[in-house]
Amino acid sequence: MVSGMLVWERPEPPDRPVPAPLSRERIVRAAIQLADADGLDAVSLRKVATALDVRPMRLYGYIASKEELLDLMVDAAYAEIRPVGDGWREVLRSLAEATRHAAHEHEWLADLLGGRPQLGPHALATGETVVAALDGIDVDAIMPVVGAVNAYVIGAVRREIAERRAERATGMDEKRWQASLGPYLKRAFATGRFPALATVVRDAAHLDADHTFRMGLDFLLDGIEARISR
Amino acid sequence: MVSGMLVWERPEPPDRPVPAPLSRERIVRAAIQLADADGLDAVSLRKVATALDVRPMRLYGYIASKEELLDLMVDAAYAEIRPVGDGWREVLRSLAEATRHAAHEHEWLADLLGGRPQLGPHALATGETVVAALDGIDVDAIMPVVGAVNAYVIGAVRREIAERRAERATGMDEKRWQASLGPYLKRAFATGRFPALATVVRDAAHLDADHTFRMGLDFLLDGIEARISR
DNA sequence: TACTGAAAGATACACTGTATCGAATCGATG
DNA sequence: CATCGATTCGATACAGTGTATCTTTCAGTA
Repeated sequence: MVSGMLVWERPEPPDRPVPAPLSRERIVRAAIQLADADGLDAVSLRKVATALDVRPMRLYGYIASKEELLDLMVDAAYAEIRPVGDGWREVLRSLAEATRHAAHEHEWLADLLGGRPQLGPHALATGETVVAALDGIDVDAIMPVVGAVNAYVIGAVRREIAERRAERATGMDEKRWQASLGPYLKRAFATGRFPALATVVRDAAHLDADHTFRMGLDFLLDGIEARISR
Repeated sequence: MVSGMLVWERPEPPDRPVPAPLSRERIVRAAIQLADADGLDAVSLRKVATALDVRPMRLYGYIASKEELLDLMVDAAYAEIRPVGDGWREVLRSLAEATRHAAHEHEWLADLLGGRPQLGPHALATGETVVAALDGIDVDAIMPVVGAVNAYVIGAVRREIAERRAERATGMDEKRWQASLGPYLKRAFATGRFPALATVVRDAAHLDADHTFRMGLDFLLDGIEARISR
């Protein structure tokens, strides 16, 4: 018996999210939500299952391992990376900026990018768009060029996100960051073992993340342009 | 009583590695050994402790968390990254090659590079060497230039190691790799959704990893050279 | 209706990083 | 020298992980 009350007085059970038919898409969406909110460490099969009102082992009907789930997450992120523009240079720049933008919205992407070969449909579609925009170029140069831009973006985005996290970890604002890391570096430089580094850190203008990213990207695109039109 | 035998007949106990005084260096060396042998997932505080004939919690006298251990591992790897050469271009190229070389010897480095800011003494020393070699250059350009090269290296190395692992996972040799991934891509291309990609994969020369890395690096260094001497 | 196959899910296992707390050690003091 | 207090150390415990296994359930067929 459910309770002492008669049916008439007893409230209906709270309508749990009806165990909607599962799908990879729903699973991946739930995982991404968790990762967006609390980082990649917050993505566990148990938590994903709970979010979907399902028992953990159920997920193994849709994925073979957690790694596959991460692959699906990355491919879902690639769905948002849609390079546009006229000419190879604009498209490559757009690819870079769009990837960076995606990593800003999904910081966990920085942890995953480049970690495994990306062969999902959306990643392939992104590749297709980019390669199609380079059709004037020597066919043997296309993959190296795209690969180089991708490599730069992956590395740059990783470092940028890593720095952002470190700042956040020391207390959210730049003041505390300076107060926490500054002294350490001060002491390190005070040893006199890193004179050149100390000079640069002291004297050079400190570019913000946007400019730093674009500057490195310009180096690369300039170099590509020089080799391509030769 | 230890056993029924008299001392005289009883063999001495096998000389366990004497619980030598612990140190960060010993801990890190043990962790690196594990990671070199079986990958980063094989590095657990319990396994490291066991390798040192010590109980796990003992390690927390030397490190505050596993993350710190990973930081120490990366810094230890930086000790092997010693760029050399005459002139900024050679030194930057050397930095890139040395980093790549280190990641080849310690594949786990690819998982860690760029994941957190590197401020250990060896990483700073590497930075010092590089920055010192760029002293002719506009001080405001130095950090962006070094950062761009580092970003490229991190991304390129990650992708290279990821590919290497994927190949290994399908059965060690290139034949099986072609047999496993080839058909998948064949089918993907057969859908006609990636015509440009398919054309390039079919027609282009496939560079080996060394050439691919150097080609991308040359793009970048060329672009840097153009901006610097201006 | 009985039986068989497949699907679903609870349970279990081996392992993780690390908080906690009791025991042991050591220095200082009566 | 004895005793006490503080400090260090490490065994135990906890809450979590990915996933193998095995039991249960149920649909479809004979």
